[in-house]
Amino acid sequence: MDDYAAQAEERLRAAGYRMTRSRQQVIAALAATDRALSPYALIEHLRAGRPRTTPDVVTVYRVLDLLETLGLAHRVHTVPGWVACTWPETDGCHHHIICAECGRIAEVGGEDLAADLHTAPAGWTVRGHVLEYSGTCPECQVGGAGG
Amino acid sequence: MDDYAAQAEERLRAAGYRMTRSRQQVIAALAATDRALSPYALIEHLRAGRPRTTPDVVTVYRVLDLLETLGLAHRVHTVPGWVACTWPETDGCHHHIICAECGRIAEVGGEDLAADLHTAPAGWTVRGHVLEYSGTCPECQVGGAGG
DNA sequence: CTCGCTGCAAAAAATTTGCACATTG
DNA sequence: CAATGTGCAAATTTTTTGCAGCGAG
Repeated sequence: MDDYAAQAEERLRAAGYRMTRSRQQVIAALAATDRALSPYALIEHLRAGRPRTTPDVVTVYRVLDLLETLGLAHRVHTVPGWVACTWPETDGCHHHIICAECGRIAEVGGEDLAADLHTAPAGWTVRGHVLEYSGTCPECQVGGAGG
Repeated sequence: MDDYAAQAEERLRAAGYRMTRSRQQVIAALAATDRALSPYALIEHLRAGRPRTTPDVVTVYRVLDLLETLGLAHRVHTVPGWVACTWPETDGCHHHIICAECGRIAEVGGEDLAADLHTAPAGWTVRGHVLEYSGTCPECQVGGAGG
């Protein structure tokens, strides 16, 4: 997944952001795991590699925020944390399947699984899911106020 | 939605729990709104009714936890908070659609919407969604350890 | 009357904000 | 050099825990 780091850097620069040590580290950490990482967990993960320095939690929050905005990372809720986006180039839907045992996460692309919420990717077993739509309610369709 | 309160009480008792003032209040608050309520927001909501007393936040957390366990409430993530479960009797899937403008939430039952993630309930417009599956990964299928 | 439930105090965890200083391009 | 980005301090918010006393059944 060195691919990811390269693509992330490209996107970052394309959007006018600078490539800094902190950002590289966060990107590297996300690329190196298939579990959800909280900011603290991410730093812990980085420390294992004994780098000269590790970014501050605040910075990690800010970088994750940026990566999310750029479509390079997703926040997951079933298990709290962030994961690298496997298909940043895809603007469409990104679904995740999270192992209840070990926390491993796989990204399920596009409309896959949409047709049958109980069909899992090869090798996985689906037990349940969380599905939340965001949209506009009838009330807010018209005026826009919404009370 | 007095229906909800009645059903909630029944379920609570059936499961061997006591019906207390705090629980009644939390249930009433959930029944009275179609937005996600955080524990603090829920108490705020209750205060508007000028009751003699309002439950402590800790208690609200505990009650929400219990209601979730009993299938009487759902936690939502797109907007942080809890909502009453519209169909407690349904053991199956519960999906939510949340208005990005006003926060209004509607529950979408069963497998509805599953076939086409872009089809909305009457009057609603869908913009995006969060879909997370929980399950078991290939690694954890066998041994069960999962590393 | 008994055990479950609640409130209070307090700690722990998660997230946000402001500002002076360091760094990238 | 001029933004842009970072660290540090600190405040805020959210969630969890322990325990003594209250109240539902």
